[in-house]
Amino acid sequence: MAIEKDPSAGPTAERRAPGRRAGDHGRYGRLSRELVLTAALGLVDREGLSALSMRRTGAELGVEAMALYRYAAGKDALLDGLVEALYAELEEELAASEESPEWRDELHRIAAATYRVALAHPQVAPLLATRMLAVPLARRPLAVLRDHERVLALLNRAGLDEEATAAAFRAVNDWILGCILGDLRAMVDNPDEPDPAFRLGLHRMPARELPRLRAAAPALARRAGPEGMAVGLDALLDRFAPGAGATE
Amino acid sequence: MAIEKDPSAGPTAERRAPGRRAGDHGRYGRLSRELVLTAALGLVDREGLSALSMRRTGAELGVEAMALYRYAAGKDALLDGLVEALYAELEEELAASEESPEWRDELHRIAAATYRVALAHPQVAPLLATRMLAVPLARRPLAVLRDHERVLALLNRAGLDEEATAAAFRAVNDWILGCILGDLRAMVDNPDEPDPAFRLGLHRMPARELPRLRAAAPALARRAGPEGMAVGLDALLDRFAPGAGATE
DNA sequence: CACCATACGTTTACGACGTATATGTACACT
DNA sequence: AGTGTACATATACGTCGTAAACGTATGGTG
Repeated sequence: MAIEKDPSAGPTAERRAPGRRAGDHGRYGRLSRELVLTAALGLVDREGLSALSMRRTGAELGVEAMALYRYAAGKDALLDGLVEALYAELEEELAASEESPEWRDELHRIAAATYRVALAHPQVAPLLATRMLAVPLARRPLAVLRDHERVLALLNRAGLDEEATAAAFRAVNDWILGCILGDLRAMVDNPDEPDPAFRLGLHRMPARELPRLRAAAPALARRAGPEGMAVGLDALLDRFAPGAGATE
Repeated sequence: MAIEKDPSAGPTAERRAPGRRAGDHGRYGRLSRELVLTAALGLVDREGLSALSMRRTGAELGVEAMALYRYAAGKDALLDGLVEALYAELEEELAASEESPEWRDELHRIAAATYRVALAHPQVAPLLATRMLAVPLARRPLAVLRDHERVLALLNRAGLDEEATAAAFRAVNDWILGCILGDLRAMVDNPDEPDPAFRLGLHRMPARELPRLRAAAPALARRAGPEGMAVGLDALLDRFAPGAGATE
């Protein structure tokens, strides 16, 4: 998972080899930040964000709640850890496919990978919106900052000046996040219900006062998908990074 | 018992105004859904989402926590109520400025108003992302559905077919939400700090491994603002609602 | 070997939380 | 005057985050 070390986790002595010994608690062996985050991520994936508590995460690892505080300064830090885990997964995802020499294609590749990772963890994805608001830029996990760095480098390669780079960066990030949240919205209610219209609880919509919405609802239940995101991304890039290999 | 409460109780001691009936609770008079939501909104605006609890909201109204359950089925419903309150404010905002006959201008007007309302309640705005994921379309507050209906009607007026309408609708919504969250992000840390770069905790950013980010950070601290949102909105509309009064 | 500092997990405790349930209380009717 | 109903309170339970104090195993040092 490639989790960074928690800087708040005291003076880190060299970690022991992964051998088991007496006093080990739980089937996972000795704790580590990565184990804690993995357990938390699994718990949230399975039971949702509201099921995440220090005690339950500890139980997941066969350990008391307080044991986790060595690896995450508190519950908020644990949530931030989930974001970190997602970005770690993004880096794996990016490493798995081939890098493109074209900055625009590369942006598309990053956007698509981000989208995939986020939708693979629908319960965690909302944290991408909320935790980012609670943590200032420079305190965000390194994986997040590296992602930002990557995107900035690409825009820079496109020949944008500082101001235009910032504007394009914002546009790209905002669009990706918006698309992710929007498509998650289309999955709410019962994800197992095959009929998308029913998934949205479409019955009981007052057709009289909301005719267009009633009519459009089945179409709205469809997700934009990576394709929709890509189309919009191109549209935004054409506007915010003009003259630099625009589509059409 | 309502009549003989402890008369020395702080905020409730002087709360009975002349002309009120005995049995009134709190300086706001009898409870109502609107009062509850207003109190909750005020509390969150002042102290943040984490300060919102049934007990504290009740205290705000001079009432026990359980009294709120008549007006909001539980804490989640209270959060949904905050979203509802925001959309109610949006409707006021829209009523305050003049409607445009041009569908595209009208979309801009709606987007700008949404942006204003959201940024006016930075602590509440994240709920626009999170609660929408917890509530299926048809169960969302009426004010939300009316907003959707308005936007759909405008796109319909632009002559889009059903599929294109849905795609454009998603794009518009996703973009607005993304812009709102992105600009809120630029306000985190210390909102009173006049220097935007410092607001982001820019000190302590490892300049070695993140050169572009370090250089771009001051620019990133600036918000896109309604202008940035408007530019992107036009770009998206040009792509998703082609041939219908495109800019340039 | 003996000794100890340190890293790591547990125990205990406290106050706040959401909310189910049962219990008043005041008002609108007859 | 009596009664049903709408409304708020009182009480209680289980869970939460986490501060503080406490063991205990480990690996480095004499």
